[in-house]
Amino acid sequence: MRYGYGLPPSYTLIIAEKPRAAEKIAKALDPHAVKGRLRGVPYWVIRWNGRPAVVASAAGHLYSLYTDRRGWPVFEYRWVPRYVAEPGSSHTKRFLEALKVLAQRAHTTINACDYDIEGSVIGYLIIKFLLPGRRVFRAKFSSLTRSEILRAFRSLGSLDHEMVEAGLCRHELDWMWGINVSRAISDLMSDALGKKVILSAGRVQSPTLLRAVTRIIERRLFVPLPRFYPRVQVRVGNKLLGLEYDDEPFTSRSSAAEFVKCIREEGYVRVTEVRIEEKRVLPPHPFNLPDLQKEAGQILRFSPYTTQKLAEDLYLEALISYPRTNSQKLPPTLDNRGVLKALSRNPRYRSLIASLLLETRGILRPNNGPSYDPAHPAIYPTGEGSAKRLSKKHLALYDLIVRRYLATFAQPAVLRSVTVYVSACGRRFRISTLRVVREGWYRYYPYHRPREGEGIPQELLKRGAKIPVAKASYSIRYTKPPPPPTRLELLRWMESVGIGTESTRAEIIEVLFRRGYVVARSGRIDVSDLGLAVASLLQEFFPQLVEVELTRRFEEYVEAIRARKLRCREVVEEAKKVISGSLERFRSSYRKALEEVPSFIPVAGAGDRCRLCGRRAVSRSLCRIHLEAYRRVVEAYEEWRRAGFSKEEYLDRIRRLKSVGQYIREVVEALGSEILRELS
DNA sequence: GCAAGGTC
Ligand SMILES: [Zn+2]
Repeated sequence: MRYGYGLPPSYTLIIAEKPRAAEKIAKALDPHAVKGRLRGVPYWVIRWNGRPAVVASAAGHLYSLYTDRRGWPVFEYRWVPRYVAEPGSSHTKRFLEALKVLAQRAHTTINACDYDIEGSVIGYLIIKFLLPGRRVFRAKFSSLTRSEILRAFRSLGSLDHEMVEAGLCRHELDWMWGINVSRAISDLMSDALGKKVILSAGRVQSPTLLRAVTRIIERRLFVPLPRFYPRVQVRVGNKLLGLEYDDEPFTSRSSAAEFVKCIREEGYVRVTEVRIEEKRVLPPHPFNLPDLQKEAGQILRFSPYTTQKLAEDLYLEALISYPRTNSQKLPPTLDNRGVLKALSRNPRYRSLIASLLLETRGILRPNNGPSYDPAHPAIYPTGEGSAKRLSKKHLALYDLIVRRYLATFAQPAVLRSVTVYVSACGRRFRISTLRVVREGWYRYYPYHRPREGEGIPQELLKRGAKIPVAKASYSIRYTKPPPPPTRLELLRWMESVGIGTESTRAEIIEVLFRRGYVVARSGRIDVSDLGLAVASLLQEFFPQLVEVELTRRFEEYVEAIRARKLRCREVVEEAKKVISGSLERFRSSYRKALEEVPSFIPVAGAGDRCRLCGRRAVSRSLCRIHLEAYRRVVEAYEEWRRAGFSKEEYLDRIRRLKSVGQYIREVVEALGSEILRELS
């Protein structure tokens, strides 16, 4: 084997971000591409413009920032192969070794990683370490279709230095913040707890933790308030019909009773408005990952992380397109007819697809959404691969993706809603119903189909009509705390405030679990004492890191570096100053911070203890949080008193209501008589 | 060991 591995004596090396992309590039540039393997890693030998070339692949980041220094502050770091920094990632070693071999005879190299900031960094680091001194180009494509690849390779650019510098800088900033603050709080908690703990903090995970903590504290300190809702039934013919109250609730028993009395005396309600509306509901947008995670969460009860893992499997089986995308747009060049034809080989979809082709007369226009991704289109089924050997969960997710894809081409659904508003003693009630007039896309993707209601009697459909009252009363309901966070809710929050990426959000939520900051019981997230302590520490000593704004600043830096208005070195120097300053302040308040810990976590020998939980007491032998609960129980009574409750009745209800916050319940159960005295 | 970002 003269050239070894069947490689040409010299060639251009084209580097893709992942094997799937390498394959597409190779086949677009040369339909006769020949596949080879090195260390199990695929590559393709092609002829391109009459010359030999090899298309090889990374597997995402193959290098990582690393330091061998211990302790903090630490600002010395360098790029090393990822398998050095993270011994768990042995596959990166195989990819790197394959690239090392393929690099030897390359005279020229093309960074053909995804055309986004990370792709620029991934390719740059490989070229820097394995291909020094070669001629370098950057391929810039916005999708991996044949025509777009050909276009990009006809107009290769020079290496995008600005983009690379911006990307490297983002990595450094995250590293400096994350590693330093993680080490600082790990040391502190280890000292406080008397055992070694490894904790973490970062630009994305810490605001997410704070979000969960804030919600949980709100729930634990929640005192429900009484609200009174009128209940009215009217008589139409010989039928009784309940009205839905559509106005502000009453805040006292007496005002509600007075209102009921008024209605009874009046004896009728009057129809004030009849609203008949026909609404077109447009078909859904093609899936991006956040939408897929949301729908799979609500329809299939999958966690965002599960959905992502299953989608990655489907992608690797070639059943669906690349899933880690934010785009809601199908590629304009996608042969949808071909995909449908391939999909209808599956008996499960045959009749649906036949009806779709009929109703669209074969004109397949997707309802593309506004969300955009620089490197990948929306998720769609390829029609390739076999869905036969899939697990139940894989199959369920695949089915969701296929149906969503079909639905986006379908007709809008049409709903007809009738709402009758009636008024009684100056307050508004209503009765409404809904019918699906045209099924449209619900046929393909039925999960959003609304429940249809019963018809409304003719007598009510006349403005000014007087309808006799049959029954009137009121019921008491209590205000509700905000719902407990779920993984899906946290993910959607991260997306809405713009932190993390499609590839990282679900994983970062799992990090909060691994650190023991949060736990989940039947899907509902709860925060541990450790999570509360860490969130509070970060808020006090590293407030920038728990705020979403840090990401906005990073984005500004990245933009400025790309525009050459700033250089990475300046940004890093500035960040170093800020982080060093925070770390110094933390160091000088270390003893004070150490003393804060027992306010969150019961630890031995912490002096005066809370009588309810063993945390450090601040006053009246209560910890900070139980003292706050005590204050709120006392404060809330005023509203209950005005609603018509005695203080005994109040405490009794608080003991029994399920929505009462945990801290509130603990205080009332243990200190009922004390609170009763305070209320006098 | 700690981040966040890729992908297997
Ligand atoms: Zn306490």
